[in-house]
Amino acid sequence: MQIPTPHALAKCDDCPIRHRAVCARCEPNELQSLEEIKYYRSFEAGQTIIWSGDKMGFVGSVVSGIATLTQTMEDGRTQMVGLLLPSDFVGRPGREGAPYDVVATTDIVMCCFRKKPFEQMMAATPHIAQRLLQMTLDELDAAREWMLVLGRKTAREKIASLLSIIARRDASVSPNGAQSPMVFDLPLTREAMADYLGLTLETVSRQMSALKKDGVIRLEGKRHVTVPDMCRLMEEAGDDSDGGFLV
Amino acid sequence: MQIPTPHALAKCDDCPIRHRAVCARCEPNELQSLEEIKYYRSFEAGQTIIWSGDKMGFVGSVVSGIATLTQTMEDGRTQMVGLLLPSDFVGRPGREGAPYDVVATTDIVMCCFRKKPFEQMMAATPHIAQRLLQMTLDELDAAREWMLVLGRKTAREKIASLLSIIARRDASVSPNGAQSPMVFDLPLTREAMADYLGLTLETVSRQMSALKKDGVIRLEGKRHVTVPDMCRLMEEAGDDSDGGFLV
DNA sequence: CGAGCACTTGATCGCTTTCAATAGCTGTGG
DNA sequence: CCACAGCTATTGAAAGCGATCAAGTGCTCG
Repeated sequence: MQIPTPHALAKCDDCPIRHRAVCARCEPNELQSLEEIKYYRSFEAGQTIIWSGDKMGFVGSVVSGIATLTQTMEDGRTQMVGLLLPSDFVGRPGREGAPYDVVATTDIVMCCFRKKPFEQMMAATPHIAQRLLQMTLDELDAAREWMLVLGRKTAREKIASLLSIIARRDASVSPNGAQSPMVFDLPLTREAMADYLGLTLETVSRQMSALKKDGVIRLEGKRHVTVPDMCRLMEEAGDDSDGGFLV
Repeated sequence: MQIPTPHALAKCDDCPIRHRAVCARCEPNELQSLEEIKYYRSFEAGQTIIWSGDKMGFVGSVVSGIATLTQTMEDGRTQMVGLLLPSDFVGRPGREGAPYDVVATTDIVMCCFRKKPFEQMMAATPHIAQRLLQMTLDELDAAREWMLVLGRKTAREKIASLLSIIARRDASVSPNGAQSPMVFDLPLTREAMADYLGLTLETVSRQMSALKKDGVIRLEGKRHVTVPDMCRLMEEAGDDSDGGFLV
């Protein structure tokens, strides 16, 4: 169920993730080489992009939309282990099988490369490998932050942590940056939030209601969130209150 | 409190982690360049190697011994986010501050490089960057596996998971590999295990006793563990029972 | 209007935590 | 040699938090 991709995306120069993706450091000539082997794929919300255990023939970047990385136990318990936003990289050069399910949460467009040619490009183009290393180190940091959330925080703190992560990301993307109050749409269902945080969807719902009742957040509909005071939210998350979210 | 380092270690060719560390893919001439800028540091069990937030002037590899990466919240809750074994890399090229505490769990010897020269080496030596990328991707996989443990497994499953991880690692290092029964020493206190798994030390102790009572493990002293049946342990960990631990 | 879905809310259960006491081990000093 | 402190680990009892089971709400879409 591929969605035809707008032709406008075909030019790397106009690409919205040009400066943040794996190609961020490429020189014009390197970019052109990439341009020759790239292709776009689209997936609808809910579609599984890659099945855990399958052989992965391609790697790529999220151009628009959101996807999740999840692990599932035999009895059905599932844990989200990655949240893929525009510019994030999917796939692992130098390894055959996919270790996780990759699922499109919203409609999504990806900029893909067949694995072999990409690996060759990587070997020939240090700028790509350098950028990929940097991105992977950032992901590792994020994963470790997440481990603290999963291992040691209460349900309320977990919710506050997730909200502050999403708010911070929106701030770093949106043109007007980090203002108070902050407003955004949750890209995840209650169930997906639960899988992110190692909770049940009922607990997520309850804690969202509690944060709303206590004035930490405001809700319009189920997904539209307003944070009147970011510092307050950070405190609820159990993070260092000083310094704030501009790190 | 530096421990003087045996001179025997000075030669990369004789180095016990030569083929697994960040230098694994280096050619002889590249290795020689590294040899010129490397130096050894030793730390005693319990010593903090790097404090979270400090500026990090060096990077390096664990040569022998064990260290942990931990994050601590203001109120003292702590979560281990990394377990550093021989050949593992410490430090982050291209970033100033250290995001975690690094603590020596046992006496430890590290092969260090001042950060600047190492970064220059990295830029000039693709083999190092390639290897570091591969190692970082492996760590990321491990962190994500760990996230499933933290988010979705019961206390009993968590303990079983940790034991199977340690057993597997020992098997991959020891000459006779994976035999049943498997025997090893726990490199961690009950408290460190608790910090690893997001539990309290009392729960760790209780579940260790329970696994012992049920015959999944045998204990001599507090730290010496025998696993009569690895498959049984894997089942208790909630992992895929088939395929086993030779992946 | 009714089916289906995402979400909310309530009541109860049970696992893990918390608080507390005890055991076992090691090293120190009388 | 024994007493004692200090540490790690074990075990018990009680409390609390999040899970589970269950009902109900609000919305969209046919």
